[in-house]
Amino acid sequence: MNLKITPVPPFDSHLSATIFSGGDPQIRTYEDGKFWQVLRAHNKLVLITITSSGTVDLPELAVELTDAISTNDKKQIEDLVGSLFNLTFNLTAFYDEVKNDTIMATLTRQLRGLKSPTTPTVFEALVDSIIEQQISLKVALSLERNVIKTFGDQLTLNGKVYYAYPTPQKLAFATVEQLRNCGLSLRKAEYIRDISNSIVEGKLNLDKFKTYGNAEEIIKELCKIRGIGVWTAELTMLRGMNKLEALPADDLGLRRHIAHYYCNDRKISGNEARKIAEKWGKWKGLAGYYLIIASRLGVEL
DNA sequence: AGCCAGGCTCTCG
DNA sequence: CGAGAGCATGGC
Repeated sequence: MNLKITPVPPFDSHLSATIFSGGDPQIRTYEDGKFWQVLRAHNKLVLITITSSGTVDLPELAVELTDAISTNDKKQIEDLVGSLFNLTFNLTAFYDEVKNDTIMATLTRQLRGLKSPTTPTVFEALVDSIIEQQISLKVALSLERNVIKTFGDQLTLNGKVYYAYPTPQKLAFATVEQLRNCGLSLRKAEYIRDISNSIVEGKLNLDKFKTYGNAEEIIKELCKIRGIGVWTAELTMLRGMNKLEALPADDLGLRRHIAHYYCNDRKISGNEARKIAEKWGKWKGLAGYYLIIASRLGVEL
């Protein structure tokens, strides 16, 4: 079964998917122009493979589903793919906003059509962000893989096994012991299990946060949850709710990237980072993402 | 070897 | 209150 999706231009599918290259082929990756991942449509698991069949200014995506699904599920898959790559967002508004910052303007010209990804669920962004607290990204990614392969539902196709991201139900019933075996600290194991429990018990509804008006309110509310500080809340918002205004200015990596493009690699404080980010208006988070990708690709001014 | 890495909580004083 | 220890693991 196949779907065609028309993203709002400009959209560079290759640039937008590069963040996923080098990923685990059993979970989610991008290679040779193909992106794939298991998605959950009303509790049915479907492997989707996305390829580009258009251009930056006339973009079109071909989505291949490994399974026939109902029209109802089809709609959900379309929505998920749309949010995965932020397809309905119009980048020109962002480019307009940063045009007075010559450095960011140059980067946006070089990375024109780059859209930031969103996780299929807020829960996924939250759990990943907790795992990534304090430790290096390399370590964090390996721990995330362990969690996904230990607790995620499997989908077997042509003898190959793929993993969906674990549901709150799966993680709520995980023992701290099992989570620690994935390499998590005792604390992080408790945070993740407790949050999953609250969701299963109906005490916590993460989707509700998306409806809040401004970033500050979302951050304030998320910070009430044990294990969530400002950094984790901001990251969750950026990656899981498609709210792109916040910038995790205290983030070490982001500060490095800002320092590289704005301060000749001189180490800068969170406040210095915040000051520079003021020029990015209501899309500070998206601008931060442009810096991350620019660094990865070795883009220079 | 030992310290640091995309933080946060808890415990002291 | 504020400062500081403790945490998991991989890389340098």
